[in-house]
Amino acid sequence: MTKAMALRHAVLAALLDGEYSGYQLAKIFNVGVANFWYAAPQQLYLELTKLEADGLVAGREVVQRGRPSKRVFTVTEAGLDELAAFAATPAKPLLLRDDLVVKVHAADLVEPAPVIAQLRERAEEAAAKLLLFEQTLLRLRGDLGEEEFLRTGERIGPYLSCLAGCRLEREIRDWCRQTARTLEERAGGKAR
Amino acid sequence: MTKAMALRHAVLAALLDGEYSGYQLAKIFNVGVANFWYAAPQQLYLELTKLEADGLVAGREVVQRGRPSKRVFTVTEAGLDELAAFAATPAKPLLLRDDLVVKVHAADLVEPAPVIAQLRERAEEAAAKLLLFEQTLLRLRGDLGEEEFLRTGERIGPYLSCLAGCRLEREIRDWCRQTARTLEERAGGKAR
DNA sequence: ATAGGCATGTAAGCAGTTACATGATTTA
DNA sequence: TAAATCATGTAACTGCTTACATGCCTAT
Repeated sequence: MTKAMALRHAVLAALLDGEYSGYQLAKIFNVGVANFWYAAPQQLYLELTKLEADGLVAGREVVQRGRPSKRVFTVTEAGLDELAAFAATPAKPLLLRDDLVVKVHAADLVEPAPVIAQLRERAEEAAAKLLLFEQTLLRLRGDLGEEEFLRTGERIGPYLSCLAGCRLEREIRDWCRQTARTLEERAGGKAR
Repeated sequence: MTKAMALRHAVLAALLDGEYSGYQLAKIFNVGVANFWYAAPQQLYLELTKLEADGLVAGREVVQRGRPSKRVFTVTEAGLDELAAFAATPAKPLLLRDDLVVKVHAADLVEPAPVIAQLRERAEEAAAKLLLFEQTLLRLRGDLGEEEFLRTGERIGPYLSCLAGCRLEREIRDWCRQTARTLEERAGGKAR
């Protein structure tokens, strides 16, 4: 019945980890949900409204003191069914789009300095994310070692997806650094 | 002046490597242009038309024997300027969206078998891409060793972006395999 | 013959981005 | 008192996807 609705399933999956408001989800999705999805806040509010209308999530008002009230959401039975159906559906190829690599691809024929600066910046961001993800891993597995946790832990889904995020960020960090160095050396050699 | 126009720059960058037709570009972009961008064929034809109208690429009819004629495109001076301006513009964060990781994130709460199958499949695809990319690297650097090529080679942009593709595919392959194994062992332990 | 690769598009629809809009509370 | 964080949306636009459409040539 439901065809693409790309975001839905990502939101449902994120809500498996706990009750979140649109605002909280926005922060999670801005970091990249352990790097498998990105979404702007506006889209999340919209999607949550739709998901609630379809009965896949249930909203609950939380009154806070000192802060505006918020609505937090939980996955319903129907939502779980939707996720199960989605998981059984053939996966489409991962979507990756990166400005920065396009720039590097053209790096020979344009001024390299700004590209190098962007590579450095991206490397720092990746390093920061990696740290964050590694802390998340520690938090998730508690006292257990990784192997043991993966064998015996109760909920390992988030751990596994976070592992993917770690791998990705580590590679981005290293590639950016290596590439920046390479371009810098060539620029230095030519300029002087 | 030109704001996002996401695809444009990716197409321009790809055309730096040589003259290509829409059809040829479609194949390149289906693999992922060394994995930094993906685009459907239809979009490419559209984008090429626009790029030509804007004078950023120049089309040339190529009559072939035994095959339909095709139009191949080259980046113009104006196109290079556009790319240069683009490279100097701050990069937006990379966009990554993957169904499969979403499914893994929810893997505890749904039937794991189809997810495991998809992981295996994806691992094979990644392994195939990795091979392809490694061959591309060899082709690009010719007789030279990597380090020497990166220091002295004439055009290293495509090499650097291909390195990014290699890193990515290698990690995807390994993560998929590891994750499939983990889920399988748990499923096996429970089922029997 | 027919399946598959080469070759190029149009049209409809939806997903996602950008810009606009509001308002309370805490911290600097 | 200004900036940052919390909190939630609407509206317009456009980029991208999906489906539809056509036709030639080669290899099996």
